Amino acid sequence: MKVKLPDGGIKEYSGAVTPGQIAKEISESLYRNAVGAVVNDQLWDFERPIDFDCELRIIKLSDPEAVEIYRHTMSHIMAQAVIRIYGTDKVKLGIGPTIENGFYYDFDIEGAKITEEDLPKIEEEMKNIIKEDLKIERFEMGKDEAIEFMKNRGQNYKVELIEGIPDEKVTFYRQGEFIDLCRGPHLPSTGKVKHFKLLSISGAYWKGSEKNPMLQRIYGTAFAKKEELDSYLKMLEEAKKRDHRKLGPQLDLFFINTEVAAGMPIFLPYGMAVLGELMTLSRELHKKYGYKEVGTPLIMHEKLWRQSGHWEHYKDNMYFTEKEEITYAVKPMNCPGHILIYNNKPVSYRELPIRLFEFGRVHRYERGGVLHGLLRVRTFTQDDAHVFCREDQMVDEVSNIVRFINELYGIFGFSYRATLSTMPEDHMGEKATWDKATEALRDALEKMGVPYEVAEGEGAFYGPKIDFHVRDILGREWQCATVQMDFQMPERFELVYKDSDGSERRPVMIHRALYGSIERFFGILIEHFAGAFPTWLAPVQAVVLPVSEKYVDYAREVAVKIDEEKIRVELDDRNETLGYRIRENQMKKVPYMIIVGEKEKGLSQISIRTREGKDIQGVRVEEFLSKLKEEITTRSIKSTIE
RNA sequence: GCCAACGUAGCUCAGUCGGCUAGAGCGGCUGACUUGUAAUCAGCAGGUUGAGGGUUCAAGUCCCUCCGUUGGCUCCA
Repeated sequence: MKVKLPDGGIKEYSGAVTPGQIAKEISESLYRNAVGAVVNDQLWDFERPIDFDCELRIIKLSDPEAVEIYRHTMSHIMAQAVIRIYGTDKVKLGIGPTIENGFYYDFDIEGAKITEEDLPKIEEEMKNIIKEDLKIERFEMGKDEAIEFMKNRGQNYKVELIEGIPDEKVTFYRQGEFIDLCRGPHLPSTGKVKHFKLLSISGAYWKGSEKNPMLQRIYGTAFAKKEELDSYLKMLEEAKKRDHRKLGPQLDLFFINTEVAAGMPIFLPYGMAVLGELMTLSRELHKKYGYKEVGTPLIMHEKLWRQSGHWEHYKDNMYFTEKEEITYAVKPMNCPGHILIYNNKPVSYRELPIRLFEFGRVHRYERGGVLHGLLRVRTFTQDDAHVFCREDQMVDEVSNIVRFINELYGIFGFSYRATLSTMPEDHMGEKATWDKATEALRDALEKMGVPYEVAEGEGAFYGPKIDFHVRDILGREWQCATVQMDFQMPERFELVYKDSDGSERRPVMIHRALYGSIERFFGILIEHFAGAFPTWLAPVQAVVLPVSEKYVDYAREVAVKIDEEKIRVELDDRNETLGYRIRENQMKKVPYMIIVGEKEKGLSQISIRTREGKDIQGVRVEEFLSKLKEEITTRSIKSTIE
């Protein structure tokens, strides 16, 4: 039996061997730092025997693959602690997987409910288990035996899980008195990773279905090094500080009146200034990329929505209004409106592609529990467009959109991740059509050199799509842009164009939004920039501060000059000390403070204090203005005045 | 909708075991000060303690219902 190592070396064994033994042969320190192995691309337990030819790589605690292993083990340690505290006959276990930044475990605890206050207690017990450094052992059991085993222990959820496993045998892991059904792999012992924190508690339906009982879920996270845990916790704290729901009202951008308009943010003048800039940018680029802006009604006759299929598929999320016994729907999407425009006149193949764009205000009913600041709302404005084109134009059109996205996101300094979602089980239309459209999306991505992942079966039922997830400065991802192919709408509305040979043909329809929702994008920007917007976006771009009352006239003069250049400027001549006003404007994150007093007035100059705290003295107003204008018109992310 | 926590002045928060007229800082208003790079000083106003019901001699505090928020679940054309 041959084992090939990453360095190309080959070790030969006559019988079964574990990664642990191999690691020990290589070096003692590797053995000590190892947590598992990758055997033929599969994660493998450190002490699980191998009895076949394979490629093997030892995973050290610091390797990326280790994360999954030790977090999974940590979830077992947590489950063990919970059982110790609440009693083995009281606790029924659900599932306990790793997730993006940590892990969770679901519990059904008889006669007790866990609250946040119980977390320290559970953490204590987890520390004990870690200290005990219990050996973690893997073993297999026949399915029937396993079911019997779990039945005896009253673990009905586990029984259900085992019944759902197709294999003949299932695997278990044991650490001390704790045994759990698990695919693994796990750490060799509970003492290997020490740095963890339990974060929160929530309810979670068994198997995610509302029909099933609700279990209690504990979320936690774990890291190999203390510094990593600390920096993750710090990131959470930083995210909390940047929370747009806090910064929004604080910076007078928007607020939400939950009594009369839950899920419907109210924008204040400063907030509208930012949204206005986002819209101006969007309009400029839409023009550049060949779109025509249109406007469609907020409410339209119910029959339109019956024809579009929304009535059937989306009614629960729609708002309605009625007058003179006619029911109107408040639009949840803009596509039917754009289709009316397409169908308004006969279309020739020469006119295609037709690209219709709208800042479409849509309303969608969302259940109360899901509303979240600007990110999950009941009304929002999409930078929505529909491209009607011939089949042979699909790749070019999608490429055009990708190019657009690159330019748009580049302005904010966002990188992104793209996912291509393919045909779901429940779909409409021919597989051949799906394949053609999916290929068009794929071709465009490849042509544009955009890396992407494929999400099999995740497409909308009416067509495949590409989603773009932007990554913000804290590394969090937000789904913004989406490009969706649609074969349903053209059918339902009998869209046609006259082809060169005189025949009538059906156009392809592409739905796409780039910001997604401008309000939501705004929310993301607030958090990304922590409220300190680049100058072009800042609600107030400069504020003029006279040192005292005596210089208010000069300050006003300066402010007028700035205002004449269409720069958003304010005069802060409140009867407060200079220090006080500086502090206030600093906290409002105004990019530039213009300070004028005796010195400046005499020389027709200004002093500038930047948001970063830099002090620049003796500048001519014109000089400042030309630099500031440059910074704004180029939409620079960084301050250029220093 | 479901699970859990929370809801006191515009904001951030205190309020003990149920016990006097519910407090503080910031903010606001008024006045003084006339200010040179992150908070000048003084005075004043501001509350149906989310709403409703209950227990009690007595409720911000305990119980119930509702509303809302937060973290999740669910949903998401």
